[in-house]
Amino acid sequence: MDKARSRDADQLSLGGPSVTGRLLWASSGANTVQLLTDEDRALLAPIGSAIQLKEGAKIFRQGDDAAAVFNVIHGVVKVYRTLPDGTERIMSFMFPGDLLGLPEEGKYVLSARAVTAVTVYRFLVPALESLLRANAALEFRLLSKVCHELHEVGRHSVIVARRPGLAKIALFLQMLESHQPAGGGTDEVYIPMSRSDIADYVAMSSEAVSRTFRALADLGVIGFRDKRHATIIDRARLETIAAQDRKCAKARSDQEMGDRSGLAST
Amino acid sequence: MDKARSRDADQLSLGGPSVTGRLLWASSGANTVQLLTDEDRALLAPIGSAIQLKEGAKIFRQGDDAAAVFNVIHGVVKVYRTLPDGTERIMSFMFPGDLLGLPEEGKYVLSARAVTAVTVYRFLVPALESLLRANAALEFRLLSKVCHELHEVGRHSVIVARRPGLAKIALFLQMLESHQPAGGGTDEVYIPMSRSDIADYVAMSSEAVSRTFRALADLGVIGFRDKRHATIIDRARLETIAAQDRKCAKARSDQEMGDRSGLAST
DNA sequence: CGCAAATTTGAAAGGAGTCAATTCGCGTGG
DNA sequence: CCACGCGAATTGACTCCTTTCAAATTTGCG
Repeated sequence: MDKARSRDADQLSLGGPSVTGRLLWASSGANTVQLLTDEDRALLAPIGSAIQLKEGAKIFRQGDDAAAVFNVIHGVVKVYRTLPDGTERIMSFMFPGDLLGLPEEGKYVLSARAVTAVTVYRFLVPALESLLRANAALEFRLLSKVCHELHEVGRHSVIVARRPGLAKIALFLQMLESHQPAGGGTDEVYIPMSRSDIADYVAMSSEAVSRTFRALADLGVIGFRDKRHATIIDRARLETIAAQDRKCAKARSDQEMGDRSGLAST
Repeated sequence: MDKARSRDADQLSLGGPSVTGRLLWASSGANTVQLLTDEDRALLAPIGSAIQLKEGAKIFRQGDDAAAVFNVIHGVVKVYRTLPDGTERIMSFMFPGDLLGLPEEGKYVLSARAVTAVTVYRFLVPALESLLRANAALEFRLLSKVCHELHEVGRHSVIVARRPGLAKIALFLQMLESHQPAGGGTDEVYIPMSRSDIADYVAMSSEAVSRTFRALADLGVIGFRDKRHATIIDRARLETIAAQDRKCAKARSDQEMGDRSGLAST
């Protein structure tokens, strides 16, 4: 809770739009940085409006006319595609500093819904477009953001492609941790979304998600304070697990087999 | 072969850079359109250089300093990530009109290699950057392209997430067909990449790819003129197969069970 | 013509999905 | 304040599909 509050402070103290990511051509050292300059924010703030949404609120739906683009300031949003099948596949979770609602031919490509209580900035398309056309430098920073998002989606598809459930969940936890805003104090990861949302994100059944969390806990790699708070106990092992795509890690895990016979290798 | 030649004509007749995709906010009707204006091409051509590459040639490698961005004019390129595991996961195939090599903090995020003989335009970063900073309208069209690519990657991750191999391959074929340039004359799809490339793209073993192609052929959905030329025989059925994520299609396929007992539902 | 790589086929085993039952968490109402 | 009840989450048992390993066949090229 304390951590959550300090995160809010980090983001809200900016008092306006916030877009984080990585620059295209300059190296910043940090994991992600604020891409907008103070001037950018001064230009964006007046053409956008801050909106508060309750958990579960729909933001837009795939196929709708795209009237606005959104910028997450606080909370977590899921962006998903509804399959002909009826099920939904979550393409990405959006955290503070992310941009969502980029359309194609004026229509939203995906649906979006608040996973937690959320604050977003909404930018109407016409205003945003004219701002971009007049300001190539700002537009370039947004281009950087979209490229970064493109690469993030690529990382997601690596998660989805992994066969072993352990590796999927391990990667998912690493992804979550990389979005934990508080300054690296703890090894605890807050999990804002439901098990079924996780399942739709990593492409497994929700039962398998449960089992896998349990398996990681039994292995002593992570621990659970409660269902939504996991602690990373053995970071090195988590990385090993995340790295294995097939069954290759046998050689490695054999060393540890002695004390943890149960679920690792069977 | 004739078709391949006419495609070349389509692209090369433009005599310069070509970026195809969908506009962000205007609807064009067509599947994809040329995003660059004649003026754009006139500006881009002098700062880029056309390069011919043989099949299998490396274009860049993940982690390298990103000196240039590339634009595919002719042929097919695979863009892939090498996993710690050593295996490679193909993130996307790039066709004429695509852009590749967008870096993050000055480094390439992925590796790229020519799948067929290829012609690409190479743009050095400094020149491209100054052109963009001076021309917001051109930059906006490139932004549209990157957004379109973002959405394409999303579609790919839907393929990867499908459990049944039949659905993966069906979606893959549809994707391939959507990139066949000749004007919809035939139902034949040219498959430019190897089976193992397909496997790395859809996240299955190459053996499973083989078996699945065979299964589709046995079902009478597709036919093979040779290993690289497939014909779509029953388009409706292909779509049905592509749509099924779990085992739901039972109801549908039961109707057809009579004549095609083998591999559909078992 | 012959070798090497790619592709296909076969048989066996493991993991994840499905279905079904149980427990847990939490808001509601008595 | 406690009991109830609904949904989410977990657990268990079983089946099926994909992977894996191994071998045969084809393809392409020197």
